[in-house]
Amino acid sequence: MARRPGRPRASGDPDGERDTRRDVLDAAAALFCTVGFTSTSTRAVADAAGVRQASIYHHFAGKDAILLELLLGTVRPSLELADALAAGTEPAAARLWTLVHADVGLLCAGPVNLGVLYMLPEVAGEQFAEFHALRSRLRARYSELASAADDGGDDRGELALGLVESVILRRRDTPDLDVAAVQDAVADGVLRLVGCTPAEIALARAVPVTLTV
Amino acid sequence: MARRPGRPRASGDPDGERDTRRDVLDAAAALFCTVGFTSTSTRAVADAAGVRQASIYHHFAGKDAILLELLLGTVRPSLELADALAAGTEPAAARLWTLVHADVGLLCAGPVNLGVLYMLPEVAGEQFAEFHALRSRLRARYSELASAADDGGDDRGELALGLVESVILRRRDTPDLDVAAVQDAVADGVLRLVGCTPAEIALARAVPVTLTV
DNA sequence: ATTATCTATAGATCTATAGATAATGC
DNA sequence: ATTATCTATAGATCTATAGATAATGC
Repeated sequence: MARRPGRPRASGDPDGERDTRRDVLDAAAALFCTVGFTSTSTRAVADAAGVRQASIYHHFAGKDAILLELLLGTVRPSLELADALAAGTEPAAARLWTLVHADVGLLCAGPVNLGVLYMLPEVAGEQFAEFHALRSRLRARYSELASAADDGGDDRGELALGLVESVILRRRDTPDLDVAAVQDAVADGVLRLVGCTPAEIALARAVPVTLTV
Repeated sequence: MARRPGRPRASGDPDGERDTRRDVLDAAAALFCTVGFTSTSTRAVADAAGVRQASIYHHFAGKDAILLELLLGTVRPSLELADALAAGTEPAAARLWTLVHADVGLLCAGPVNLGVLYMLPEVAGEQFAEFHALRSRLRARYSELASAADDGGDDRGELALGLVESVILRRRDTPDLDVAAVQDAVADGVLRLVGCTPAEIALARAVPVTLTV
């Protein structure tokens, strides 16, 4: 059915149905996260995606463009959720619990531990400014919710986001985490961290938070 | 005074007093942490150290050997402290507070954010097994102290170590942290995280912990 | 004509080794 | 003789571009 225009791939894809752009992104995600960015050659990405090395450049301006797209794809869903929750009317502790639970879920979702992309030293470069801007906004949302939920003076939002992101290294060391258990453990942990009592935590978990997305 | 044997460096070091091995380690530390491991060429390390590229190989078997030495140098002090504290007789909460306070201090110490070395994807390789073994023992110490200090059932040691190490990313994003404030904030935060009440935390901070190293 | 792929390659690396050179020390 | 450095380079990459080729679509 419906082959698309263009020369067919040399290997595989007999029906011309694969989305090359998607194949390249998936292959790059897996390699960048495990091997690293500079250590992964465009040749290695192409081999894993089932295309020739040069074909990558028809879809992406360069290696950097692939990484940027992957980075934006991971931070955007978190930020959208955080924005939606920041506008909510439920108690702050309940909204923070929901955000943490969902973010841990996102970090553990998918076959690839995409969160490790945040930690690549190469990401510090100017090319990835757009990603850093979004992450900054996410950090601000955490601080907002954390200070609304706690009573301590210092900025516990930084601690909260730090605890959430510690899941990234944990998943790397222990690939077969019990995701649901970690979600609960980290969400409860963040509430303890920002100063909630056990009773307040139980209450926060009991409040249904509706997302107006 | 006391020039040592061997051909002198082409550039600088007019008295032959510099420790080339140390210079290479320092230069590599700064570059590996900011630019990354694979992105840093041995040439770049040599330039920063003030020697020729090939001279590195007189002191190190290869690039990997430099990174391994840096990794071991950062995890050893933490582990020694954790071992000493695990053998202590003070209340577990007080010992955990002391460990966290000191580890955050170590992560913030020095001109280079050496903690980011843990996060380099290249470190996953077999070559660095010795480092991973030490880190495993450190993790076990955290779990020990955390479960002795808290009452919760799940392993809060993982959360505790995660919070401590979140300082690494925080230092990267905010280089000019108020170290003493962060040490207190994270140490208190870890105790809240493992389930201590504010009164218990105040008590833990008041107990003098002596290190029998 | 347009699109998507391919083959081939230029030019710029990068790691590690070979072997020369310039010190000290016996 | 030993040590520490140097110069020079082999051999293996790696990124991105140029231009050919094989599809579809008008």
